[in-house]
Amino acid sequence: MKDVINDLKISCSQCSLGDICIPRGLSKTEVKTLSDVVKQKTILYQNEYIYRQGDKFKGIFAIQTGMAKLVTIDPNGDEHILSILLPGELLGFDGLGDTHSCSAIALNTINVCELPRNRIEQACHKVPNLTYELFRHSSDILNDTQTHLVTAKLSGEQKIAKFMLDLSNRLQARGFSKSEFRLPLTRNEIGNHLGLAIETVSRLLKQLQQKKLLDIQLREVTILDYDGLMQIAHKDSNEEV
Amino acid sequence: MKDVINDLKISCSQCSLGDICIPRGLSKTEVKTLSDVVKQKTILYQNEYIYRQGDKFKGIFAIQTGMAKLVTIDPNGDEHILSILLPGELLGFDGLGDTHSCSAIALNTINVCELPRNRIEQACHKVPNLTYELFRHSSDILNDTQTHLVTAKLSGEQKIAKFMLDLSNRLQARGFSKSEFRLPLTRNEIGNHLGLAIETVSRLLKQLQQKKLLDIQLREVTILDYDGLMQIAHKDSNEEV
DNA sequence: CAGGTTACTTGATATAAGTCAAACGTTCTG
DNA sequence: CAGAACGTTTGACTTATATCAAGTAACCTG
Repeated sequence: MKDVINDLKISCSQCSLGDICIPRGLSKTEVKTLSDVVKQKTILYQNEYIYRQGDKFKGIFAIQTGMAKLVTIDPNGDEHILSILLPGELLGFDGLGDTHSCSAIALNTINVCELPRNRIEQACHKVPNLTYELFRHSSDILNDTQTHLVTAKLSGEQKIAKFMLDLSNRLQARGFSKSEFRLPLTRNEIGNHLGLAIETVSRLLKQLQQKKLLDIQLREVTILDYDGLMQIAHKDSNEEV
Repeated sequence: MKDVINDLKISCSQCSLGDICIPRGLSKTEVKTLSDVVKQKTILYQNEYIYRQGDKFKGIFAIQTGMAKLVTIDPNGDEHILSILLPGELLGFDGLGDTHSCSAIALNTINVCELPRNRIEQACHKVPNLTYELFRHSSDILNDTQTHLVTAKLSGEQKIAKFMLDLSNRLQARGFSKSEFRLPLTRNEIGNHLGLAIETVSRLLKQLQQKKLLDIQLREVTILDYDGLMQIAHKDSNEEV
């Protein structure tokens, strides 16, 4: 029997995530060359690991479908969700030093593409612009992490508002609805990611709902008022409401 | 008159920061080649900019002497100190995407070395391992930023204890005293960096002083009890004291 | 579909840290 | 060296968020 998964494989050239994922910034011929090197579409189910904290650097991965989270365990043994990854987003840069400093875990059923460690040099040689593009992606991820650091100083309400707007924007950029989506995280995970207690997350979501800025039924979110959410996300703590 | 500054220039080969800075991981001959490409020792005084948020990517810099801070201004116009840079540490990776997402500012008189944007490709070509080493540095910086993210969830006392231990360790790795040093930041800047009010910083420092874990007179710090500080930094909020 | 498990909500209470206000010490400058 | 400017400390008070506790709703799984 032929491998069904294999039949479904989509090369980088055919993939709809071209302007977000690794192919970003590369010419059509370059992407074709890249396709031969990239290992396509490993399927993983919820809670399965793409790589684990402490693993030797495995390579650079790209989410093709589904979502994942980056998680690190601190010296106390406490887990921290560092980021949420959507289709087209790259991961693995945390391992370039030598070993992965965090784990990447599927939040639902996902397909991942892989540029394995031992083929990166070859790939960069064949596609000279790839080196530069990988640096750019790495820089983008650093900047996102720095933005999250800034978010960590905001009030709970601002954190939640920013989180929802950020998800909405990123989903839209990938062709999904920006106003209706299913949260990939439990309240507990949202709280962990944003540095809030689970009860606080619950209360703040209710509050935003009462203000008619969004609607949330368990995991199903509907954004109702972008401007309202942005006002909250950006309001200076000194300003009047 | 000959340029006095120029006379003082130290090439990468002679520099004591070889195992921390760009030369890390390169052979002696590679470092020699690198020396010809790296622009050495621009002197900058307190509050002067190495680069500015919004600047087109300038290049990768290394602090040779002195200290600097990475600062970003958020959409509200509020400043956030993202990191403190010590001798041998690299900066500029935030700009690889295209423009610098934060500013780098001298905290005192510093000497910086520069691998200018337009020479990076040439340098990586001449020294093939350099590309890999730059990726490693970039990954290290990402990991440090993620660690800071985790720190952002700790209590004020833990933040201060970690901050002091971190500085102490990094200073020691660079040949400075690990127990006595001059803080490069005001209380205000410490508070900004750690997400605490200036008054809280003042009170917490006093508290650590009363517990005989450290001594601080204005900017002059003496670490008195490493184990004590580490216990605070790592204690689980559930544990008994 | 019954019983258990997990996820979420809600209320009451405690507390760490922020804010406001004032005073004090240090450093700089003319 | 007097005065200003800046940085730091201290105290009183407020508040956002954590914690504790209990109950409800959703979702497995046999």
